Amino acid sequence: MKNTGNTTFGIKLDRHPVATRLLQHIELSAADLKSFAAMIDGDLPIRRRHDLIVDGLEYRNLCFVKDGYAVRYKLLRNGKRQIVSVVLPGDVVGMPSSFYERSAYSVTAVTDLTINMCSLESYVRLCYKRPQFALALCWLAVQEAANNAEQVINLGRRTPVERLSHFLLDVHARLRVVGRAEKNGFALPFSQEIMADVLGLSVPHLNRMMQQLRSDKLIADKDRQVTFTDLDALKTLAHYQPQELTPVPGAMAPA
Amino acid sequence: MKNTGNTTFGIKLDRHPVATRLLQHIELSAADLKSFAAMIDGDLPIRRRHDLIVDGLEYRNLCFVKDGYAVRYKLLRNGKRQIVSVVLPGDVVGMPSSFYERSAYSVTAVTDLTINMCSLESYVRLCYKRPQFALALCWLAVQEAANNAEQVINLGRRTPVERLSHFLLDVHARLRVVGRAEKNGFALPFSQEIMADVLGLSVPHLNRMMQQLRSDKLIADKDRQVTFTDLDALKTLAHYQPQELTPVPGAMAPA
DNA sequence: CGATAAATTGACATCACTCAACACCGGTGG
DNA sequence: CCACCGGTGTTGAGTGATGTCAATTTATCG
Repeated sequence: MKNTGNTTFGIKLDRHPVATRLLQHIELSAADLKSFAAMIDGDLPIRRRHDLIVDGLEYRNLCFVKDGYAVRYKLLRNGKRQIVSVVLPGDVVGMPSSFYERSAYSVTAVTDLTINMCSLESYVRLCYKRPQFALALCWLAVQEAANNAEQVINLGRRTPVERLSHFLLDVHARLRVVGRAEKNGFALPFSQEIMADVLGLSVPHLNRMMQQLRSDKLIADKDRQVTFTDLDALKTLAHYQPQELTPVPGAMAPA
Repeated sequence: MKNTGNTTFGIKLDRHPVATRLLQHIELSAADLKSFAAMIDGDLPIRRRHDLIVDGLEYRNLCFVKDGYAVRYKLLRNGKRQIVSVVLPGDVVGMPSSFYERSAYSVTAVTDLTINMCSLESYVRLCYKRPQFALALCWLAVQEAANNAEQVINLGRRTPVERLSHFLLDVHARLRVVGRAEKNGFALPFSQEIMADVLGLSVPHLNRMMQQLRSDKLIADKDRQVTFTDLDALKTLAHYQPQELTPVPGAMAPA
């Protein structure tokens, strides 16, 4: 019975980027994974430019992103858009939204997307049976909070070039974890308009900052394929510090 | 046995602002509260201007803030400071930090502070025994993530006056939950320097924005006692939308 | 009453936005 | 095969908002 997938009647979890991420910091037994796999739905494709979550509506599911890219964003009255964060394979969509009566922002696919979904309620039920999953969700929520915090620092006190550098390094690191980036480069899945809305800049200014990074020989890029040509200098410029999560302490004999 | 405190050998939880917050969205039995109270330490006073957490060091505790105010912040190489978020009574300190090998930022008391502490490890142990607590922590982490997300929107795409209005409304709402603010006003515990560092502004500019709110008759303030004189207009200006958490689904008979 | 922190004011420079126009590319339909 | 088109990237000129860097007043606390 030790074959490829945790199939049962759910889905295969092997090579699923969410499983990759969870297993970085928590131990899940085969039985754990099996209950998890049994609970979540099969592959659900979402088309580019389609919404997963709409600002103001109720949403009560967790979506585990298997492949593709999305953004969480909010449209303001004046027509401006701020992207709160970008969603990569291995991320969970619905994490702040599902915990509130109404979602405070929208989530849209920026490429075609494949997700696996379950209701928040069924996930919570699993948590009562297997507390590991509640802790795993905690760890994910905390990562989300930390990412957002870093973005607050970015927007509040870093200059536009610094912000951009930080963003590129951050996306790169997150893609690496799920095996979607090479050692010193990656395929950037976002347009300049999207990056401008992430970084609180205008499109023309973002464009100039990209040019500056190129002319300073910190990156090379062609057709959205980014290569870091001076990683150390870029990290210094960005004040970039990699964040290492601690493992979730295992269940022990009660003290 | 339905008397005042959950004393045992721990501390009293009645009227503790963290308990107030938790009980807003999760049901905890008397036995639950008792195990919790037994685990956390007694009142620990922290002096104004003293650090709870230092950027770069390991930290592995959760601090439940009973009284007083603090800020999470990061100092950049150029000497600028960005405050990631303000910490109010009922908040938990150590939530991103304790989950990482090294803390990514510092936390400092801005007034004298009273906290109750426990190690992350002992909290996690409690989670395995009583999954409610893992879910409670999830909910807190998600709130943290959502607050930070709102601040990202603030910094990225709102004008300085809008940012300031939003900040004042947000602090007010959070204080109300723990009974530390009146219906349309509150004692602002932060200096203008702190607010400037929260909002990514210079001190002189923040000062001008305060004046603008006053002259537009949206707030009145004297000696850091803020009164909202036109709450609706202020909310409109700030794009403020109150966020209502959903309750944690209770444990049910397994499906 | 003196000392230190906090709030306020003003002059000035500059960064980053606005609002264009334009270039480029791939696809699509005539 | 070519014309058109939407999406994307790039460039330029002009300007206003916001930071910098003081100086000064006002509060706060021994």
